[in-house]
Amino acid sequence: MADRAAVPEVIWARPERAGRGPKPAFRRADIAAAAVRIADGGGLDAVSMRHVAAELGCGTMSLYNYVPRKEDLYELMVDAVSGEHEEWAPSGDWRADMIRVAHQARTLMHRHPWLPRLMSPVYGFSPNALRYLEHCLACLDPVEATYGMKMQLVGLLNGVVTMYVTNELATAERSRSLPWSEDQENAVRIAYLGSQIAGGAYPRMAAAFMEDPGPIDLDAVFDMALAKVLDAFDPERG
Amino acid sequence: MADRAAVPEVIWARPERAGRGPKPAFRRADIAAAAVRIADGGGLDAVSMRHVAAELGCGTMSLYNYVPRKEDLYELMVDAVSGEHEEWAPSGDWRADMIRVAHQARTLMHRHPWLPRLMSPVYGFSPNALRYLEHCLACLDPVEATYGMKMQLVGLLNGVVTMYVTNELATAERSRSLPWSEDQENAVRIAYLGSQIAGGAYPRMAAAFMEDPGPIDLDAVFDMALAKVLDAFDPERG
DNA sequence: TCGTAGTTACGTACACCGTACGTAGTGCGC
DNA sequence: GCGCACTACGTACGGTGTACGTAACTACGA
Repeated sequence: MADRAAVPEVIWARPERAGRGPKPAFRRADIAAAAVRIADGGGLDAVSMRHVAAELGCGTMSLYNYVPRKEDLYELMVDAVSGEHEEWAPSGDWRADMIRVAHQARTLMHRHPWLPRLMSPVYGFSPNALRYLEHCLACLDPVEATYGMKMQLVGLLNGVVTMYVTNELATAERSRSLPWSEDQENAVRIAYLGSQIAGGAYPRMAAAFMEDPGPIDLDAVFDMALAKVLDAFDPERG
Repeated sequence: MADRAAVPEVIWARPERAGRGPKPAFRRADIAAAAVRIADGGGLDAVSMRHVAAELGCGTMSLYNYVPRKEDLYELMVDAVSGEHEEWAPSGDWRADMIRVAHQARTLMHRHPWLPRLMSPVYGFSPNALRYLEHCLACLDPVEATYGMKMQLVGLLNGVVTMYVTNELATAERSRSLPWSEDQENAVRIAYLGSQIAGGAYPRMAAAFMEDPGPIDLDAVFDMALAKVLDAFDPERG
């Protein structure tokens, strides 16, 4: 029987093919792809071991030959979509390169709306995560700073992107598990907010909603925040 | 029988005490406190309807008289701990005030490590969230900017705090659901990282880990990121 | 070459989850 | 004081992750 002891391991250190026994029916990439397909279509909550196994056409428990815990399935998923990051030869303009990186990350998260929820530094060791990080560092070669500082910049940038997309998707993803529509929910919340503001207890919020800047351009908001963060790290500024 | 139809509603708009019938055994605050107690002690995954009901000493299904869905229980929890935010008269130095706000938020999230996972703009309508936001805006009164811009600053700041604490807590919270210790897991991951770096495929990451800046001071890292974000929004800079 | 150990495959079973629904009892509004 | 909205809560259903046992299969050591 296989060793089922609770021994710490990273899934990437485990060989895809063991020496003995019949040859595995799937590769890790197949499993990750199936899980990603399900998550893209039905949301992260639709990703269950039974569901993924069914998508692959095998028994539920067979999955556990490839993935010791469901957590590891998540790790496979994050790595799989991290592989969609396009890389390029650094242009020499680190600011432009970082903006491109950030835009790409945002696009990726919009394509896979479950990604922000799974973003975690503990997944930063996967093969594609390492490639991505190395690429970011390469883009930052022109910057005069320690690698520690560069890592912080990359981390902060990724975090800001994750956060913005999380907020952009919040109501949409929430409505997936709700028995009524996103618009209905929003209307009710706005109505409640209005009633609270009308009480006069929140004068500045009232003023804020009086401003009425028209429809919000999420792309512009994102670009502005991005620019500000890059400004803050620009060594050529005060 | 009560109306069980799937009608959109905000829990805050529902009156605590209905006109008819026996008087409720609990207040919303009791329920929120019980859930927070459980989450603080056993992690967010320990918060189940059965568990919370047991903590309160009532039947599981009785909870649904107060909280239509589990999601709403989460909303109660976030509001409850948001009430722990201390408020003060703005000092006139908006930068100092925002730093204090950020530090307080970080402390709060360390006290309730499940908070970052529940942070969502859709919970921004709760009573205590509104009070918090109004207080932030009050601290920003000295700043010459539109309320829209101020809201963005507050949002970005909260997001950055959330993100940093999420990362700070990531391995600790993860180890809660793992059958081995955090240190063991870290050791295995670092070992794997070392083996990958030794391959020579990631020269910059190798260099980064050669730098060896000694033990990382998380507080200092946080403060630096915070300062940079505030710099980015400072109208007195370039 | 052959036995055997290690592997794959997977059905069954268990504990737990959110919650739909039915029923009984309570007390306010008419 | 009647009726009804509300509280309370037991039961039950369909889902979850996964421990464990068993059967089939293959590469290696003898």
